[in-house]
Amino acid sequence: MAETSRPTIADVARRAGVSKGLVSFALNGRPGVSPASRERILDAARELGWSPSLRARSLSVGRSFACGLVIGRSPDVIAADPFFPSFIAGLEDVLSTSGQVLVLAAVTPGRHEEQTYRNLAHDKRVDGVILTDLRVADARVGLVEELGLAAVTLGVPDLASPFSSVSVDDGAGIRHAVEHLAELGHRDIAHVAGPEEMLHASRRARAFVETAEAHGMRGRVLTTDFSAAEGAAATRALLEGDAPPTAIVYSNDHMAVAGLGIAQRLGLTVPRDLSITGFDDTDLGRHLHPALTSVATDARAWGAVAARTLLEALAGTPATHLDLDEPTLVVRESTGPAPRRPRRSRGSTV
Amino acid sequence: MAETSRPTIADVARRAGVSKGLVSFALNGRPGVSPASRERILDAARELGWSPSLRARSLSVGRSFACGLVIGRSPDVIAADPFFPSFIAGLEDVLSTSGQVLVLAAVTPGRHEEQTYRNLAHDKRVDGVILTDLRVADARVGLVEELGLAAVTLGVPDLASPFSSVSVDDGAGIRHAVEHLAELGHRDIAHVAGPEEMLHASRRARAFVETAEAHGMRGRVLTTDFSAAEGAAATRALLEGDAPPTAIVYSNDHMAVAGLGIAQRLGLTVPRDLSITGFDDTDLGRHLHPALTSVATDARAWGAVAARTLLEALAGTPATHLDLDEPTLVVRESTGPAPRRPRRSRGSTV
DNA sequence: TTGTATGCGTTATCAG
DNA sequence: CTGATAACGCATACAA
Repeated sequence: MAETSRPTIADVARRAGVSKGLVSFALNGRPGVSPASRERILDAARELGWSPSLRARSLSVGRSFACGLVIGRSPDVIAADPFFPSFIAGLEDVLSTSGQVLVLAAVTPGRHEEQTYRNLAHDKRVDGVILTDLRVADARVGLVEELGLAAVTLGVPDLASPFSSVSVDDGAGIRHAVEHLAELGHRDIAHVAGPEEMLHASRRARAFVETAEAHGMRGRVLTTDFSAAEGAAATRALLEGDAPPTAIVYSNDHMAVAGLGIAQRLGLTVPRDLSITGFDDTDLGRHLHPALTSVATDARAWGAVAARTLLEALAGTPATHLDLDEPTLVVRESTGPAPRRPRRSRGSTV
Repeated sequence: MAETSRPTIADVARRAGVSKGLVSFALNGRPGVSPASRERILDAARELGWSPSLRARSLSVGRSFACGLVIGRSPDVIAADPFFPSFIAGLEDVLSTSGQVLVLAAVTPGRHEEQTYRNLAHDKRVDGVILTDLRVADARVGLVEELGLAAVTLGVPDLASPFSSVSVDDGAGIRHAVEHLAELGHRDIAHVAGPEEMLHASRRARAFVETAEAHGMRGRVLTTDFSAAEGAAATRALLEGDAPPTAIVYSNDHMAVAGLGIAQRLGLTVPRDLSITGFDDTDLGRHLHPALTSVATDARAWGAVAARTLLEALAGTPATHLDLDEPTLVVRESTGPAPRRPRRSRGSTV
């Protein structure tokens, strides 16, 4: 019963009476092996229960059969974001059925990030990477190219990129939210946005401004770092200012929940006094009181497509671009008709 | 500028005028190399900018320099749980400074899980694994041992284990919560628990029952799957039943938030009519209205210690057990004095 | 103290 | 067309 070491191609070769090289050719189904030899080799391999050593394979073909995901956010922000778990599940759906493995690196943003990519490339720990949270003039695109890694980007970078990309039109999601509010009679709305240097955050903000404008609504934008704390602060600034908006469109659910908390704290009733929409359609949102109206994207599908695209790139397919289904707006209880007359501001204290 | 292939020990050997074997000895600081040769070899390596090929090293020493984390929960439940991002950040804190890498596998619970461990071991993709979410009579302990992987468990398994473990006394966290409620005058409280087969969930439930009993309180326990949906359902059952409790202790923040939603939906004011405590101290909790009283654990520290312990196990240190700091109770606004007289039940509808 | 041979699977090169 | 050989990159047991 002792765990004897695995059979190698040398064992198979000996048993079949041929050389190691020929065994490799036969096992990989390559031409140049006589039918008789091939059968003998395959039989020998089966009898010995041979399977290739991934490490030896990895050494000789120069691939690691692994893909990398470097998440450059603070743990707090990741923890609040339902995107990554679902996205990673989608990646796994594809990678695990392709004999690939996911190498995950969580880094605090900044210098560490570049070093992480360099280390992954230097040690050839991954064959390719998935680039998420694209930033304005994102240095990672050039870096990864220079390092000789394959890659796929989530969304199209704002500078030339040699990599395939997979996009979700989150602008459309915001558009749906704003149009929903327009139909409810809102004329003065605000957007609590993510960091301007994040491409998807600024895309959402732009869609907000454009759609509000198209419907003749006033549309203010406040920028945050995507955290609940800054989402709460932005909400407070909005609601305590003169002429507060009658609806707020948040760039993620996390801030929307914090904003809801602030509104309630200020004595407002949602959606009677203020309408609120989130983004992500967190599981939690539907259990709040009021349940959160939110933009839903299919992060898991996104992950699966991203993984598939990366594997194709590794197989030599030229760079392409894919668009996934548009996000949908899930209307629940946090949005309602615009209040008839503007609330008096500064009407309540904490 | 062409990316010329990296120097190998053969290059170093040639330059130093010695054999490959001796180079390896010198570079690894092993005895049996004359000072003169050693210096010549080190100089040559420095001049050539040599660094070892991880893959070749991996092949020859039979290690992968990677650790694995297999998460066996549905993406929804992971997404809601702030534990993993923080825990993973803690793992990275240690692994990244040790030249190790984290291989992450997200599997839907069930058969897939075992196969994932088998694959990781068969391909020797990881040297060791971190076992989280320990279950009653957890088959993974024996499986991982049989597969010849090193491991560290989060908490002590309920059956013999050859592995080191790192524990946080979450029972103490629940105790703090219950004692807090006792001081506030509550006499009839409930616990919305996680699955009985999960060791930490049942540990929390046991601590709840014991502490309630010790303080002469009535203490009911309802079991869920840790999801917001079941947390909400349990809360509804509690509040709509006869003689509802005056406080509910939840086994995670996610269910606590959902429970808060239900309470508000039923017309209750928290904490006037009902006190609520969570577990995890999610960032979101402090931004709710009312802000959530919750048990805080240091998941990041837990991850760091778990990684360090696993690395020690890989280095041959015999199995040990470590206890981390007790969780603390962060008192916010969702807990208050017990209502004077019991509310009338069935007093409101949705 | 130092050199040599072996192990892994793949593949370029060479021999029949 | 079929098949053998050697090299790859490192560590290490063994020989000298």
